[in-house]
Amino acid sequence: MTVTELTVGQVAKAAGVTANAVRFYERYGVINAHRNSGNARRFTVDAICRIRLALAAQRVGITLKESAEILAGIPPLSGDLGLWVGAGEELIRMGRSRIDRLQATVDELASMDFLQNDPRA
Amino acid sequence: MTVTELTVGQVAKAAGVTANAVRFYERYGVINAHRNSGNARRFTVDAICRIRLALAAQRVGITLKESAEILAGIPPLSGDLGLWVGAGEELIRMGRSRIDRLQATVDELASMDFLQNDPRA
DNA sequence: GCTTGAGTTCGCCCATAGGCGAACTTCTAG
DNA sequence: CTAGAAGTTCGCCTATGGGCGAACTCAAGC
Repeated sequence: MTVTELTVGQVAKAAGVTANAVRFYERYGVINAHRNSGNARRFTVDAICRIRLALAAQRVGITLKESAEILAGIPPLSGDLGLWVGAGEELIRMGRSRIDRLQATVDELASMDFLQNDPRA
Repeated sequence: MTVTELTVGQVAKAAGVTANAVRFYERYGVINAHRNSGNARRFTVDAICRIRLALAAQRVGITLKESAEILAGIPPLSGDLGLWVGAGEELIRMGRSRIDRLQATVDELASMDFLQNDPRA
């Protein structure tokens, strides 16, 4: 089974982003690429996983950098689903703990009395 | 009891941000202020609530703009705790639904076989 | 009257997350 | 061979979320 090499365009389409974004992710270290003889980036399918996870994580306030750090624990070319799922779960835990902090802020707000002592009047 | 008027610096300290940030939030519409005779911003305590909520929401990927839209439903000078808690809960719901999408992405990943087989399928 | 502290506006700077066009190369097909 | 599609780098542009200094005003206290 040959490792299928993917081009920027193919990764972009599969991940639902633009080719520009894919290049940006590579520069940024979210995904890895090697170059072919003509200096064109070649990716493997794991790039798509990384991008998908990073995008979903972005939506819960996790930066690309943070995602990249977590994804760095997964070897390029990895087909080990356990690693991917583990990384995903870590991102989810991060997101949940942030939600918990938001919840705590709301709870704190709910117990504040200074809002009731009427301002005005 | 008079409406306690707060200065930029007081709000900043109470909300745990810089005075610069407070001015930014006002320009941005997250908080409201009126001006005194010397053109200085004067806030009420609700500005502190708005900032606290917006900051916590930011951490779960909710932008200041989104928070501002939700907070816009609360009248300035509001001492109605129900409104604040309701807005907080809406932000939490938003955050949770984003987490759910991240979870769905991970689940999808966990059921993908192309990582194991040859992607060229 | 003068200093001091806190406020004001203005404007430039930073990082994050890209978009977009220019100009050029490389690959593939006819 | 040649055209077109897709790749490359470079660099400027954008929005978001602020930081920071400059220069100025305002109110209070000595």
